[in-house]
Amino acid sequence: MNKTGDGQIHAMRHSLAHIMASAVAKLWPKARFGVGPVVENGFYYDIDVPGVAISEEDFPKIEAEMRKIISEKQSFVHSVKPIDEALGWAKASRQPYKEELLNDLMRAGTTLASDLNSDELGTITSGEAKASEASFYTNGDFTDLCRGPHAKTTGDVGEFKLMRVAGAYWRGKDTNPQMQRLYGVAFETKKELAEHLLMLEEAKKRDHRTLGRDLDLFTFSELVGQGLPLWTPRGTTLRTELDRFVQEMRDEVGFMAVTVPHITKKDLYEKSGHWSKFSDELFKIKTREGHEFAMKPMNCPHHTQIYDSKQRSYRDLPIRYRETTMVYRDEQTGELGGLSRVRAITQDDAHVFCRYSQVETEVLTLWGIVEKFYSGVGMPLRMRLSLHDPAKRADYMGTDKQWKDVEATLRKIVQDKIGNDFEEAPGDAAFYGPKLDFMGKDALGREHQVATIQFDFNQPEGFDLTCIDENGAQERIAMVHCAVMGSIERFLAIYIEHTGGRFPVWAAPEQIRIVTPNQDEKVVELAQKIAEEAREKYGLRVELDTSNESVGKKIRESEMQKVPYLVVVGAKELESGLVMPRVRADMRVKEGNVEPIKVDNFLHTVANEAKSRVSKSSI
RNA sequence: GCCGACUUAGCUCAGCUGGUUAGAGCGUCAGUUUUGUAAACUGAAUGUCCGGGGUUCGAAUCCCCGAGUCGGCUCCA
Repeated sequence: MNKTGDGQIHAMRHSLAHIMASAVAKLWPKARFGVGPVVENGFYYDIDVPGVAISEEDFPKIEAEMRKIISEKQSFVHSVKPIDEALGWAKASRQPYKEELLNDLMRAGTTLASDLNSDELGTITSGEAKASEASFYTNGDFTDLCRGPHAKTTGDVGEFKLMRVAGAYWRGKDTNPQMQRLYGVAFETKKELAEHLLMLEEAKKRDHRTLGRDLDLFTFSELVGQGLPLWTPRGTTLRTELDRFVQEMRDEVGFMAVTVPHITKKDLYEKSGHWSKFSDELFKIKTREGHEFAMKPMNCPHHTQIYDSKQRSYRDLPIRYRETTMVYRDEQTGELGGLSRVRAITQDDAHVFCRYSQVETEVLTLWGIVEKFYSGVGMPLRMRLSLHDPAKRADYMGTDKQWKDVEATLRKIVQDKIGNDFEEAPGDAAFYGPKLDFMGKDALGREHQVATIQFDFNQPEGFDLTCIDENGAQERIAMVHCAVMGSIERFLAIYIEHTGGRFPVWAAPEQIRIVTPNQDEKVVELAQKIAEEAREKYGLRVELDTSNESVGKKIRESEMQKVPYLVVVGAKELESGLVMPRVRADMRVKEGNVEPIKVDNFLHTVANEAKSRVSKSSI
C-alpha cells in the first residue's frame, strides 16, 4: 500500500474530489477547476471562483451538497474524447485551467507538473501532438478531465470530512495565480474516519508549541520577533544535555571545540559564494562607517579560516573542529512556525579538514555517531544520498567531473556499509557537494530530515585550503561537514513531539521531584537534605515541593510536568531512611509498586541512568 | 513573500445582529487546613478586548492599515 491508499480507498478519495467539485460547481456556477488529486488520508481540489473566497464557513453548505450527490448514487461514466473536442469542451465550459492541462497533455503527453520542466508548463504551443485523446469522467451533470479510476457510483465513497481551505499556486509556481485548495479526509468506514480525527487530536496534544509552554521550555516575544525562540532555564537544560550527548561522542574521536564570531565582513561570503547566491537570506549589517557585514548563515567559511591560519602538514590531518552555535537566516515570514522553522538556528556543527584518502574513514566515523545518537533517542533512521541535479548545473559549484567523482566515492562508501538499501535524490545536494541526509521516524510514524554528512570539495578550492604532503608539495584537501541534530530548534520540535514531553532521565530538565506530605519541620529538613545530596553528591536536577497542598495535588503536578521520579518524604521516611520512588509510567519496567529503597541507593541508581543515557528505569 | 482564518485575564475559552461597571473554568494570591501516591475548603485580585486610525450619540463587536499566531502554497545552503 502506498501513501495515498490501495486501489479501493484511492478510487473513493478520488471520487470524493469530483463530488466536492460538482458540489462547488452547483453552489458557485462560475467556479473554475484546477487539479483534484488523492493525497495521504484524503483528497483536495484546487478551485478558483472569480471574486469569491470560499471559507471554512462554507463547508457545511458544501458538505450538505456533497451528501446530496452521494445519496443520489450517480454513476461515474467514463468517456474518451478526441483531443480537439476535449479542448472545445474546456473552452465552452469556461475552464481555462483544464484547457491548459489539455494543451500540455496534447503537446507533452502528460499533465503532471513533476514530469514537465517548470518553464514549459502551460506554454508549449508547438511541436507534434503526443496525445490524441483525453479521458473524462461524468457524474450527474458534472464532467471532469480525469484519468480515473473512480468508484462505481457517488454512493460508494466511504466517509469523509472537509478539513481546511488553503491557498495554492496554480501548478506550484509562485508566479502563477493562486487558487483555493479545499482539503478533505476520507476513509472506507466511519470508524476509521473517527480514529483518524482522534489521532489528529492526539498529535495536537503533543504539539511542541503547546508542550513548550506547559513544560516551560521556550517562549516567543513579539518584541523580539518572529522565528526567534527564547529558551527558559528548563529548555536550556534540555538543549545542553542533548548537545552534550553529541559532543561527548565527537570528542572521543578527536574533535576540538572552536568558537567564531556571529558576524563577518562581506568579503568572507564573497569568496565563499554566499554573498550573491544566498543574498536574500542573509541578514546584512552596515557599520557606521559604511562597511558591510552579515550575520553568519553557516559556519564553514569561518572555520576554514581557522584551518588556514597556519601551514598544515599531512601529518596534522584530519583536523576536526566542532562548534554548537547559532546561525541566522532571513526566512520568509510565512514559513516560520514554532521551532520547526526559525531565524536563529542552533547548529551542532562539525567540520573535518582531511585528505581525500581520509574522507571514507571520517564519513564512517561521523555516521557511527549519528547512528548512536538516534538509537539513543529512539528514532529509527533512513538514509538518503543527495546528489546534484545535472539539469541545474548553475546551482552548483565545481566541474562535472568533480561531481561525478565525489558522488561515486560517497555512493561507494554507502554501498559498502549498507548495500543498496538507500534512496538517491538528485537535486538535494548542497551547492558545494553531495551529502548523506538522514530521516528520523518519530513515535507517531512521521519522518523528518535530521542529521546530515556532507562531502565538500568546493570550499577548500574557494579558500585555497591545502596541506603539505609527504614530498613537500601542496595538496588540496577535502572538507566533511556534519550536523547530528541539524538544527537544535527543529530537532527539539521533533523530539518534544516524539516523546510527548516525557524525556528520559538524562535529558529531563527536572529528574527528581521531592514532595512532603506536610510542613513538619523535621520532614522539611530531611527533604531538603536529600535534595541537597542529590544535587551536590550526584549532580542530579532536583526540585523540592514543600508547599501547603495535598500530596495528591503535588503528585498530579509532578505527573503533568512529566518528571521521571517522584519521592514523597514524610514521617515514614524519617523513621525508616527508605523511600518508595514513583516512576513515570512510560519508564516502568516492572509491574506494581516499587520496593522501598535506601535514599543513597536510589540517588545512585538515578545518577547511573542519567550517565548511561538509558530511557527505562532500573528501579 | 502569497492565499485564507484567527487574536478577549498567565492558560483554555464565552460574550447574538454595535447599547451601562467585559465573564467562566483552571492557574495566581491570601486565610483555614497539615494532608501518604493524579485536583482540600473559603475568599480575593487580575484585562491597553493585539496595536494604530476611521465610521457612529455610542465599538471587544463595523471599516482600513500594521503586528502576531495558525493552516497551506512557494522557498529551505
